[in-house]
Amino acid sequence: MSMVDYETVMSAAEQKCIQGGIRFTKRRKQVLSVLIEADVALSAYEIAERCNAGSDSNMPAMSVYRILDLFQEQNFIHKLEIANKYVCCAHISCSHEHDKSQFLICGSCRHVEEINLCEDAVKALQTAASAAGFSAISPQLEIKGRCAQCEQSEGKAVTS
Amino acid sequence: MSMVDYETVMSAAEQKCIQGGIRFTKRRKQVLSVLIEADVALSAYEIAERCNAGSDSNMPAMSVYRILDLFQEQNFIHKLEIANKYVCCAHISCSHEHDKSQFLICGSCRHVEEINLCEDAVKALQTAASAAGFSAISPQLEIKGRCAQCEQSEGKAVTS
DNA sequence: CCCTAATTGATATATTGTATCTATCCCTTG
DNA sequence: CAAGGGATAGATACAATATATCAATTAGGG
Repeated sequence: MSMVDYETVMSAAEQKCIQGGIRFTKRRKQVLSVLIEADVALSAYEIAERCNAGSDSNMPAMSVYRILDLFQEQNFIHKLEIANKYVCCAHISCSHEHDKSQFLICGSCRHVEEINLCEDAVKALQTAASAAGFSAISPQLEIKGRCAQCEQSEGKAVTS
Repeated sequence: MSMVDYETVMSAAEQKCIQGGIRFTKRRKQVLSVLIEADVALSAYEIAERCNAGSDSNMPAMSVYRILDLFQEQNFIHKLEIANKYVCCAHISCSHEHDKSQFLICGSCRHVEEINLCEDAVKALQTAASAAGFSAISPQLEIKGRCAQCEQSEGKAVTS
């Protein structure tokens, strides 16, 4: 995301790869660069396109998927499953455990906003979840709504 | 869902179609039947398969998609976007505005549980959302976690 | 330097979903 | 009751997202 320093994030990612015993290869750098510089969530194929834009690089979409999987394991990125798109984690360069991440996703235009829920709300979610036998609820929450712009331009209700 | 009475739901759906000026055709009845009788969330193609199981019916997947769209507009069903699957709304036959629906989805096995969040938690979500310019937040919330069974069998952390 | 494991390349295919055009059904109106 | 017309369904093509698999290559550690 554009509000974080590119170099800081890249070198933090590199350090975490080294600590985790994996390589921070050229391909992986390309993918992470694209996600850091993007100001919107991107699909895997969009990431591949951006990797290849105006260069001799030929990043196959299949490699992007592999790298995205790895980055999710490393908590470098989040997958927004409602939108089938990926965003850079805002806390790659934090050493502490990172905050809960909540994403608002517009059901009409797929615009994404990251918000911070109060602890109480998150706890209420987790309590309800564990009552239903679910544990290890993901700190990431995706909430489908309708952004101000779409709400204004259409006035239709969210259907699902 | 199997906890509701089949006939009650079907006739309620029929009434709502009539009131809404749309037809409750054979195809639509087939799709709704399958969803009422299913005890799990189904993909569009799984619905088509079940419509066609052991019969002369030939439900094309494309028709299923059309009917699912219609049913979502009518609030007969919910789409679980995290799982790309569909479930029957538990409140088709209610005349009152139906409750908020929250679905827990296991990130490993895709098992789905429906829960009820307390009002306060839902309000907190909506407050945070409107602060970010989002209105008309969907009453449906999808929460990815890890069901007890998967948690026990693997012990791995949820990654995203 | 070579062996091995990690990484990437390449290809095929599965899954989910949309677009479009035609045909059919069934309600309304005359 | 017959015709007109909108709603519904059929049929086909294709786009978008994702997984599987096996071979080739690269890069570190002994």
